Amino acid sequence: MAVSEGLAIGALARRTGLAVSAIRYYEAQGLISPWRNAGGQRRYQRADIRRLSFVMIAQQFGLTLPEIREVLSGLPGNRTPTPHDWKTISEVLRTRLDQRIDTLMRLRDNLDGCIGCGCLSLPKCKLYNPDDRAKSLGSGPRYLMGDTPEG
Amino acid sequence: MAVSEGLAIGALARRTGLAVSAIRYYEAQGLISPWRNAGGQRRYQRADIRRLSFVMIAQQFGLTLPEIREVLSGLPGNRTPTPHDWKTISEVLRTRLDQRIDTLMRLRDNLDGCIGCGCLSLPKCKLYNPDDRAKSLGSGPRYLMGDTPEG
DNA sequence: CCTTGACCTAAAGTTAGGTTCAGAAATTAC
DNA sequence: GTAATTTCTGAACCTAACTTTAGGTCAAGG
Repeated sequence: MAVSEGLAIGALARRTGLAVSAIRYYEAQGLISPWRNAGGQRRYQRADIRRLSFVMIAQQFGLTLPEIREVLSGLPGNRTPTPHDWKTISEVLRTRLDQRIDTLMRLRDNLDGCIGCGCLSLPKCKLYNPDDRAKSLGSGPRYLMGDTPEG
Repeated sequence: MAVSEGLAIGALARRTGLAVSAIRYYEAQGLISPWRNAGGQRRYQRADIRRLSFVMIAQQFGLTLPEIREVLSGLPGNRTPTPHDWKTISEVLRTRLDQRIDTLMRLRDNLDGCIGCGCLSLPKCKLYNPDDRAKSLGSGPRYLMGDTPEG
């Protein structure tokens, strides 16, 4: 019952609501680094609960695990993160979120324009190749709603 | 050179910017239904250019292919969709988009609250289990930032 | 000591949304 | 009438983010 024996993976799973398998997966992705006890089992700090919670929140904001790892690298490695540390890296999320909201609102404006004119045609309608997740549609130009650029 | 021989899949691909493989995949998912010519090749109507464009726009709005199929089922099956038809189903997208923007803005407000108080702890901080994409985090309650419900 | 439950690793399976490949048949171009 | 393109099908492969499985090991209770 020595102090700071750390949390076992099952305890961490219960505290965060994550699956044990997910926590091991995050370790493989470099998001969390437990130490091992004499028997080879993973042991976690209490601060890791917060770390995983941050991972979950960041995922809701649409960050990928590599991106989250990048953001987390802003935390101090040599000591337990303070509230101020968390505040600092949360601001990265805030920026991301602002951008996403902005993009979606522009998308909405464009859709409104298209509904308004009833044409749904391009290039008048700006719903083509928005810069949001253009990559998610593959690369190269896209000509939407039936009109090629030349008409 | 008879009229209405329809578009070959390659032509449709060039008009939409989609890959031929993607168009065939969408057919397998029930998003588009070409007919076949004497030789067994797919032939498309010009209206299908618009249909696929709608698919691409809807994807940017975060709809899954099954959801898009559902929305497209609102189009008339027996005739070429009119601008009014497109306007009608576009309003479904508008609603979806409004919801997403709303969710993200609430998420931002919550994050602001957490940054403001510097605590990042729950249940004070509302960044837990937001209704946005809860399913994307798996099922069941999640207790974030280090606090179990009972304290 | 012995059992039960938690934990270990590595590999394979899962879902979404596609892409790539192989080999054959249809179309188009010259 | 060839040659070059396109298209066809079905199956395998791809990424992200995990889960599941198989076969064993560790830890805690009685």
